[in-house]
Amino acid sequence: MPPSKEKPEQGLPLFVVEELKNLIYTGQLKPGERLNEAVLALRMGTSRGPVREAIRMLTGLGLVKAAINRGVFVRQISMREMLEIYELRALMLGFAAERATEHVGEEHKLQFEQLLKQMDAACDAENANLYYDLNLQFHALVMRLSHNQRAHETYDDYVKELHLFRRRYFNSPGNMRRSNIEHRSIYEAIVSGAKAKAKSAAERHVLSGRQRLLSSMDDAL
Amino acid sequence: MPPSKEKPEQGLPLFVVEELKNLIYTGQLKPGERLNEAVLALRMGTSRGPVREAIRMLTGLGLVKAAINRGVFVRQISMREMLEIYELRALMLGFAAERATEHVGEEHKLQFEQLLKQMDAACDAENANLYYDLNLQFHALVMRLSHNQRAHETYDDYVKELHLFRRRYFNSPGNMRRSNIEHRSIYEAIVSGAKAKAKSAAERHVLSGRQRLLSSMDDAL
DNA sequence: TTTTATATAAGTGTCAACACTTTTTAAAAA
DNA sequence: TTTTTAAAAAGTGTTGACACTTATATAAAA
Repeated sequence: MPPSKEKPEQGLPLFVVEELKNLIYTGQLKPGERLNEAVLALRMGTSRGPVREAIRMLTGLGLVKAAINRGVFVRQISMREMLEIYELRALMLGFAAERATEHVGEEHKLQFEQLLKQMDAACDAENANLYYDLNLQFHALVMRLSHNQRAHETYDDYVKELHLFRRRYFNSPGNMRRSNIEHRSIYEAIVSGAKAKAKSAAERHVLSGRQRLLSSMDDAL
Repeated sequence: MPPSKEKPEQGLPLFVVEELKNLIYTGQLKPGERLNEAVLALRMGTSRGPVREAIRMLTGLGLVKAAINRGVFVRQISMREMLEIYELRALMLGFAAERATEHVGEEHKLQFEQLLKQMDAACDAENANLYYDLNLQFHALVMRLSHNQRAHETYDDYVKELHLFRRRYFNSPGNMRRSNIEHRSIYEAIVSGAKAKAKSAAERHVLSGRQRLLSSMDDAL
């Protein structure tokens, strides 16, 4: 990416924050790596001040960790943290799925069915990137139907954090198929108004995802 | 508070962050109020730089909101947000109570019983401050027994945020008594290993607290 | 050759000055 | 008196300079 880009209407530090988030989430800045203020300032076309402020925002967001006089580093997520976050993510999606039974309407059913169909197609095409994207949309729809905006935001944060743990989330075609079967059971529970079933199906789905991740990590050893 | 205080080994901005948190949580900086950089810098005995960085951290933490060229303001929590946070707080405590059944030991039982007894005493003495404090300890113990550190931290954040909504959390003696009865039923469910009961009791407890808050707000009208 | 001490470089921490924007105040016009 | 306009004040945004700390490279001693 060239050093210049469209400059901000919402303030320089905010602009830098977005740039840094990109660098981190795209893996150009890897976990454990140091953020060099001078280099970043040059790259963003500003002085160190705004960069420092942006970095402070990121520490508040928990994306980086600071060590006095030694710089700030992209956060490294431990296995333990990863497991904990998955537990809470399961809790959140379960909560949302249960609530969704109360707020789902005809228009949403259509969206659900369309997403499920598209994900099936992505499985057939073995298009992992497309599946990943549709998968996010499916989860977002469930979270939106919780009618709890904060829960939605928290869920998104969890997903991003986990993304940090394993940047390249590689899904085998088999995993995608299994995943989408779970999606369908969540959807069916929601539209049929089966609260407890929707909740447990959603929780299990996230925990299954965790298991799939762990297995693929074992394979890599 | 005098302008000088013990200075930090962990960095000036971090020190300022703690000071600002105090000012906000003690209500010396009220929701909606602007944070004046120059004034704060003078008060903290530094220049504006570190103050700005501290403020950026707080925006990352969601404690303040920034408006370009107009300053940053202590976050105001809407009724809707408050209700949403209570829902999630209930979810968290329910989760923790369920997990606590698996991790509670003899030493914890002792702590629980002591806390319950002290809270009863606080009720008799009609000491709301003491009760508030013990109440926090009780909840912290439950959260600790979840063996999910992240959940614990999140729960604490929720409590602080809600604190922001209503600084002076005024509890009538009757409320305190009812609250502690609920505590006891949570405790008993946990030690008896009744997962579902522990979970629902904990959830109901938080939601009852919310109801008590709402009622006391109606009274104030 | 390895270890230790020293000098150098690189990087973070802090500050004061200045540019720019918004708000407030005061004056002029309606 | 009310509204509009202009000047002043207050406050945020940004920068470059300098102090201080940590890491790196170099040279001396073992």
